[in-house]
Amino acid sequence: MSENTPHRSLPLPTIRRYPLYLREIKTLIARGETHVSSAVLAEKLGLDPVLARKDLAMAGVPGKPRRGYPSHALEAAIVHAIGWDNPHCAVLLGVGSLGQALLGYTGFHEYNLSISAAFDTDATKIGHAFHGVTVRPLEELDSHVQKNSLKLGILTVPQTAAQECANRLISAGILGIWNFTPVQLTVPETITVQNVDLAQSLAILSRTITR
Amino acid sequence: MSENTPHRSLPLPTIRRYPLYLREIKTLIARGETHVSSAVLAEKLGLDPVLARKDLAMAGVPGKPRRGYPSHALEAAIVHAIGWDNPHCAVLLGVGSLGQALLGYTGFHEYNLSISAAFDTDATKIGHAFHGVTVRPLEELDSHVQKNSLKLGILTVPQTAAQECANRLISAGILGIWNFTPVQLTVPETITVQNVDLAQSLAILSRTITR
DNA sequence: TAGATTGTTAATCGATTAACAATC
DNA sequence: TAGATTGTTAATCGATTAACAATC
Repeated sequence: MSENTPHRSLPLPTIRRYPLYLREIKTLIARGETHVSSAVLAEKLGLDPVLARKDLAMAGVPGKPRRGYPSHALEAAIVHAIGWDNPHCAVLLGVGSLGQALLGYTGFHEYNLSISAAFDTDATKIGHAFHGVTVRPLEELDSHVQKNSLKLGILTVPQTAAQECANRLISAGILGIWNFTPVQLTVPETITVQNVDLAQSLAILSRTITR
Repeated sequence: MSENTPHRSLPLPTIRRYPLYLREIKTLIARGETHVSSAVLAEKLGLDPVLARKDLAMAGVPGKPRRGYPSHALEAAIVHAIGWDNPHCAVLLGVGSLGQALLGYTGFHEYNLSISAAFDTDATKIGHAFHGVTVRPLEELDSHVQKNSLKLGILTVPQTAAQECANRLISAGILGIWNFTPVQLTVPETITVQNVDLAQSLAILSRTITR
């Protein structure tokens, strides 16, 4: 098909690669490049050029033979495909060491993401601000999520509280959960969960360095 | 093949799932279960039972029909397959906010991993200890890695320093790099890199919550 | 024994890669 | 025009799923 509209459904591997393309495209734009070719991007990312071409084609911006893809339009299309063109707010549950680190992470604004509120059950933390975000009692989660129509929850609670907190996020109206706990969450089909599990990548590393 | 020996090469998806199985197996062992079935593990992890059976079979521990796999032997085999049965030391490069968070993370010992030293170029940090690990000047990296035969490097430096620091790790003798920077590293084939890139999982979440 | 569960072989599926046509 | 690059269709590959035999 030769339509210009981006596809409704994209392969998950493609979506996961989009942020990688995006960084390279931004670098090239900063250098003044008006067009970028799939070959150049593939080379920088260590991908097969055909794979890059397919990925880019799915963004819906037609490229021009001999010139490549218009860099600004391609950037915009990829940003749009991964929903980074309009700002998102997230709530964070669990202000332990990891939660605090995420609250202090300054890089999220690059993805148009900000953490609008943090919640915890620890009375000694409530009311205290970490990196400018005040910790609130978990009881206020529902009203905060609903009042601001928030759709994303970041889960950095202890393992024992993970499923219970996920349930609360879901019943509050959250659609996506960024799960930093090692707990396998049980959620309805309509909820998207992305697990960030260091053990999984470490397994690959420790296996290879031991042989 | 019906040999007992674990395979030399395992599919990467299988290796990535091993830590997940491991957690469930440990839980079941803690409950006193002497045997675990692939069906139970699959159910807990939301996987197809056949997939679990294949994954477990590759660990090399034969299961018994009607009973399942002997839990302790299976645990040991998986731990061995991912190299978690003997302790690893890693060096960490870049003691910024993320580096400090990782230094303070107490969960690595579960994977038999410890961070033996941290390096930075910032003179105000050198000599200072973070969570019990003293920051050393980058010049000492080589001798420390070689003296202790270290194989794993954790990269938490600023983007601009990432490739240069990776090069130093490699020339010091490191075999695996846990790359927490968003830089696409160029390394020899013999070096294993695992990228931890929050943008990639966020892309999936932000895409789904915007439609 | 009967039946649950493992183990194995074949089929399916999706993603990647290859081949080649289209086009600026 | 010639040729580099995109776009598309077909082939390959690897992982997952299905079907069924083996076994305690």
